[in-house]
Amino acid sequence: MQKTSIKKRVTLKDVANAVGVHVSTVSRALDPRTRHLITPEVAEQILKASERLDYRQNAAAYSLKTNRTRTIGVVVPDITNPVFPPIIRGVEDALASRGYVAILGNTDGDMRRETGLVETFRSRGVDGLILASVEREDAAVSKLAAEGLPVITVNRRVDDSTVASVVNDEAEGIRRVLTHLVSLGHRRVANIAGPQSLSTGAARYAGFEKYRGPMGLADDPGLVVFANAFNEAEGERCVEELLASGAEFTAIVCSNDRLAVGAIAALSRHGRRCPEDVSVTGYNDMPMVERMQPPLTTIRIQSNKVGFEAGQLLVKMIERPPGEYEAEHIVLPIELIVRGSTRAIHAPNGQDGDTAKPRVRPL
Amino acid sequence: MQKTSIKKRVTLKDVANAVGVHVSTVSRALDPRTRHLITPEVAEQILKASERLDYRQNAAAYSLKTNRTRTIGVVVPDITNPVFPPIIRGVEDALASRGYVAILGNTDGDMRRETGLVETFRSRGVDGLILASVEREDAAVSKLAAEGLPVITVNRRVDDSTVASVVNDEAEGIRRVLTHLVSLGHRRVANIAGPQSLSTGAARYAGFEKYRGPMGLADDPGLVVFANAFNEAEGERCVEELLASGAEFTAIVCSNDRLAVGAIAALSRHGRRCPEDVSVTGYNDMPMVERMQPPLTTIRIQSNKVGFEAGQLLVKMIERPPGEYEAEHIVLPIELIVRGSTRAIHAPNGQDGDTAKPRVRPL
DNA sequence: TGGTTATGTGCAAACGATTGCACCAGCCAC
DNA sequence: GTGGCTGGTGCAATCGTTTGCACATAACCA
Repeated sequence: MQKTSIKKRVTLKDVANAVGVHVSTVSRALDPRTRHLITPEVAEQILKASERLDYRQNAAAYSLKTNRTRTIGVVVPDITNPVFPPIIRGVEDALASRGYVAILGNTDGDMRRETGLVETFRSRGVDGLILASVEREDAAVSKLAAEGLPVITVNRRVDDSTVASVVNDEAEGIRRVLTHLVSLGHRRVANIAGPQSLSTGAARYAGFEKYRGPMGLADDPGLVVFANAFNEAEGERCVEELLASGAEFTAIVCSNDRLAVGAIAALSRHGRRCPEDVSVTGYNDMPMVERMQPPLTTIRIQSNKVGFEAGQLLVKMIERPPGEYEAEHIVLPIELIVRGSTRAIHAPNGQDGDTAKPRVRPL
Repeated sequence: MQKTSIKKRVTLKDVANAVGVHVSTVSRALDPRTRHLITPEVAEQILKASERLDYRQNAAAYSLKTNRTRTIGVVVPDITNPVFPPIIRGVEDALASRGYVAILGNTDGDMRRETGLVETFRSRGVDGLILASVEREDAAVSKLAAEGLPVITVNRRVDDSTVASVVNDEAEGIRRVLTHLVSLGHRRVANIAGPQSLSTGAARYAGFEKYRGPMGLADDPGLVVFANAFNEAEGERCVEELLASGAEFTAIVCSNDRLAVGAIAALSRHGRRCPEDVSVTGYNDMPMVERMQPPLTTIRIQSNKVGFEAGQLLVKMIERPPGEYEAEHIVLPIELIVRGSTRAIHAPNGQDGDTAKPRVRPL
């Protein structure tokens, strides 16, 4: 009825028959951790035979018996957002080398979808979870971790420190940006802060508030405006708001690149050119921002490495006995990338030029 | 030893005990396709109880028994390439609504890694495969399909038409681009063609060759140069080659956006401005190209839909009896997006201006 | 009323692996 | 020479489902 080539899959039993031993012996010979129980010659025969017959373990049977799937769930807000693919790629690279695979889900920032996805993943018996979608307050996540399921948040973290995380050094990123702007002579620096329900938004804003005083920047509250989401439209809206308020500024620190992109667009619509009139900085160094006009000065995060570390750490958590309850928190260093969207302030009222060697790069 | 809250997972047996029936009855009541075998009242009790106890099917046991995993493998060259995330997203949206999930793998264009990934996926018993990484010649893929494993190629296709595919209307895309350029007065149009080992590269190049004569374009072979990969560096290299050859052209049709980005950079390095001196077109309309300077005129493909259709079609193939061997091929329409990188030719030798209403948009 | 036919449920055998335990050699030591 | 080890292998239970089959009970019709 079908093509004759319906090759049934080779099982342990087939290998056992071929060699003339019991399946349990084959099972032990094939697992490096139990191979020492078997006479070396027999083990070798088994290896050879399983190779020859092209045996591959039935993942379902393995899972059913051991309750482990070598599968982990990865939840992101939206894979279409350029920030996430490199992270996911890092995760997968880390997992692949250990024999794990990832299944992926998108939440679109909807917390109900997040819980739904986590449900689905648990039903499929994932060995662990990597969450890039969490908000700071997320009781559900804490509960998962408390129940003993290995969980890591990546890029973001929850306020509960019992949940392991791999993130970037946000405060340091903002510090570098501010140092850079100060060195260019800027003193009135505005901030388009990200959503404060997300740890990235909150940490970057906290960094801004922490450092701007000590660095000699104006700490006018009117210089800060909060975006409701990390996207271009909110960047534009925030600039409108800033301009409407009449605040004076020569630079804007944006909580991420997409806000910066929107900000520059809105500025130019209002006749304020970047970087001539206003310097703008981003955060993340996502793809293509170096090709924009002007190329964006930003903070480069090690997206790939963030994912890779998370993958590695998760596997470590999965494979060690569940005794050790200390949640690890990894913070990766960032890098300031200076491009065309920041420039030395043109002496405004004659009050400076002193501070900085203006590192302006030609177009 | 552990927290007391190690809640064992609820099984069919638990539900059966709670209701006072046999597990097989529960199994049947829970599956909509067999529910009619059960007395409605009993079925309802079972539904209620399974709800109350929060029963979730053990995916491993289900797979072991039925040999179906409700998992499909998705293979892409590199998720970090902005072309692929929307496609993947589309696939996942289609799958999620049917209870399937995707596991993902990256090949980095390496065919050996592709076969390795396919091996891994098969060992995990995927119900089907979606391949975005195929080259035109790929015997392995044909063999998979022939063996009865549902396989679809997406965005690209293999030359063997027995393998189902979902792609874009490449020839039409190129035709639109050429029509647009002709309407702007261009007659000497160069082509940076993509890798001819990929169906996209080949189909777009074929479109160029097919239409340029009939449209009255110069069909000088020196106007075509082949990129070895779809990336910015190759775009730059190809422009160098074009310039070095002394070819004359007023526009360049690039086989994809990344080639176009590289091309524009290389042109500007040689003092040729886009669009003033040379018009440039891309293909794909990937994220951010509208924010570039100049914003890129390009062909918009329905990435998300391509993925969605592929996901739907694959599930259809999986769930229908394996009798029907007709491989479907879906071709989706594209759209021309006119932006700033194309402009009417400035009357070169006084020989025209006749043809076109030059639809130049202000910066 | 008796024999057939539906109809609903239970039984038990798979699916393919892992793993505690039992067994049986052979070896050493007393 | 006997008792105790030890190292290698087989036995069989088990994980949680699905599903062909057997078996009741009820329903039907002549």
